[in-house]
Amino acid sequence: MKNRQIYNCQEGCPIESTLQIISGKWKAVILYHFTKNNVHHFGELQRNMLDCSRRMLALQLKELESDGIIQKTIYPAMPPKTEYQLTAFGETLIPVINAMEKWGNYYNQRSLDRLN
Amino acid sequence: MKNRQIYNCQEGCPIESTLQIISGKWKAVILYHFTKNNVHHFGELQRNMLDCSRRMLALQLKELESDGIIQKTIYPAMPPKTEYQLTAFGETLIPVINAMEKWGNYYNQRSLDRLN
DNA sequence: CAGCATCCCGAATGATACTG
DNA sequence: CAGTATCATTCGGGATGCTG
Repeated sequence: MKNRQIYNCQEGCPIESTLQIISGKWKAVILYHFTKNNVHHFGELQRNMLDCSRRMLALQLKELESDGIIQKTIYPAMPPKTEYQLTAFGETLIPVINAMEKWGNYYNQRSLDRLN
Repeated sequence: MKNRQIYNCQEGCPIESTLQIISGKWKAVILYHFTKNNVHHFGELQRNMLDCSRRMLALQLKELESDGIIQKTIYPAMPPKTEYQLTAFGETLIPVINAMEKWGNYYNQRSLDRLN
């Protein structure tokens, strides 16, 4: 038996794999919205993420789509309408987002407490 | 400690808060090592993260330290020796890292399966 | 409305050398 | 060994305008 490391961050590091998918300035935030509602429209996401430019939102959605995390449905009409939703694969990410949400809430509360 | 990237979603968005602490190219990977072992040395972390430059490792450790996630102990000797470990606060992040690890392993396995 | 193309800047990171 | 200093470079992402 080889003396091999149980965990390594050289190749196949699970953290790096996860980061590969959900890093990017807005992806985790986008996915957070999907844990709250199954379906979203472009404009709606935009209104919920005012600091994310239209360009960035489009880019990040596109990458999430090409990674198989979300899928979009285009309704050919004028004006155009697009619906985004998590794929089954994308849903497997929910626990990660939930953990981030939970810790963020804890962190925010802790910060408030420290002001008093 | 200047020029840190700020992630803004909505006010008090928990995801934003979490990203503020663990985003950065290597922080989550560093924390991952801390979930496996309580104490780490600089050189040891470096050997486990060959793609992270010494400079980046030092930078990210410093930020994690100033955010209260890890603490370091310096043993004044020659050659110098420094130990890093999670603070109690830092330990609250473990579930987040664990969720990322779990998903990353799932993702890696899934990728392997798809090759066959 | 949703999204792409172009131009551009500055933060993030790398490379290299130096030090207690 | 465990960093820091300095310079160079990449690239994420902002601003704006155009289009189906």
